[in-house]
Amino acid sequence: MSLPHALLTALVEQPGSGSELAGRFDRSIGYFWHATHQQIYRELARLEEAGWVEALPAELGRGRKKVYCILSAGRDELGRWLSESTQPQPLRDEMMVRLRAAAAVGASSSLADEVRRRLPLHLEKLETYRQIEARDFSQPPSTQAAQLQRLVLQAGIAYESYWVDISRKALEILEPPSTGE
Amino acid sequence: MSLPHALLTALVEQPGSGSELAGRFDRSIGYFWHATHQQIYRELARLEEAGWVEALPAELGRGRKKVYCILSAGRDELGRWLSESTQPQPLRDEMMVRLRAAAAVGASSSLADEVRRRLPLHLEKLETYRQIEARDFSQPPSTQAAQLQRLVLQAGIAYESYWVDISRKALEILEPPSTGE
DNA sequence: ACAACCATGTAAGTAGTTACATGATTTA
DNA sequence: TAAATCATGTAACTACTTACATGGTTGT
Repeated sequence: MSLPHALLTALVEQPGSGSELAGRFDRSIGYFWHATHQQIYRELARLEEAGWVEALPAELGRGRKKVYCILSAGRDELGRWLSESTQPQPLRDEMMVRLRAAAAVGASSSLADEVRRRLPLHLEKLETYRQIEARDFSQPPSTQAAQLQRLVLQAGIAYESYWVDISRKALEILEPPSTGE
Repeated sequence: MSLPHALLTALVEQPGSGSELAGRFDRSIGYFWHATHQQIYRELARLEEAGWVEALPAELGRGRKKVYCILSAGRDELGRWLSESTQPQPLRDEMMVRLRAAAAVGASSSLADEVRRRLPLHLEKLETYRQIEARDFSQPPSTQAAQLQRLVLQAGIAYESYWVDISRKALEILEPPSTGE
């Protein structure tokens, strides 16, 4: 479970409120670890209780922004977590199960429709990542931090390219030689 | 959530008991949708209650094998599910969060250790998939079902290759120019 | 002042994990 | 006949999702 540490990382980069963090999760960190705003608020409360972050005492009351800052204990925790050992997460993807199911019971034309519908979504995300890379890394990065950030972005690019490739191959199988339906 | 349909797919291919299915999940379907035996037993009970599978009335009593067979309602359900529309699952990987965290707080040498430790695991799995492909698809598959099975296997190969590549690039950043720790 | 929206949060339910329990079968 | 193992299951917990609620702010 990486949500607390994803939030700590985001707060190291920049303090922020729950809604600001939710926005960042839709744009950058969330490309690699998605979270809803409910998860984020709950987790921020836990992080505060653990003494890893603190809420700046801005305006009070419900419905007012609460900006969180990372504390040194939070940085320490992030460092500790970085040194933990974990297993590679096994691939878990519904589309793979669907393709195997189609192999078992026969492909329906609607599965081809579904793959065709999803292909442009992957192409769009790929384009987004490529634009970010062109914008932020037009020069080869020199610091280790920038190199790591670029690596993560390149991993996103490779991941979407992977899906574009699989989708196209799936369509070749599901579509053209009038074998569908 | 794909577990019930992963199980239905497995039972279309071949009837089996909970423990046999758990074994298959460790070998084939589970490469793409992992499940523990507890999940499998619970889900099989649900599938039976839904009328999608039935337990063959073999030996009774606790501790005896209970072989499940798919029913026609189960096949229908699988077909219905194949035509459902779903969103692409966003990438969610802990290592990506770690790499970003390392960019934010500075890389520790133990993160390089961790990447180095995981690289051979990906290489092994890659080798396993390639052996399965060489064994099962020495001839180009002719049926659509076999083509789909091969596609899924190739997706597994591409996925592990992706991780091998990321791991090596991460090590180049984390390791050599004496920037670690 | 009323509507629309924003930020925070609660509640309930589902999926998945980890630890443990029980009966049957096999093996020493 | 005792120990080890196998097959099935229960219990408790954590993570995540979906739907909804509440108070504050902003625009008309």
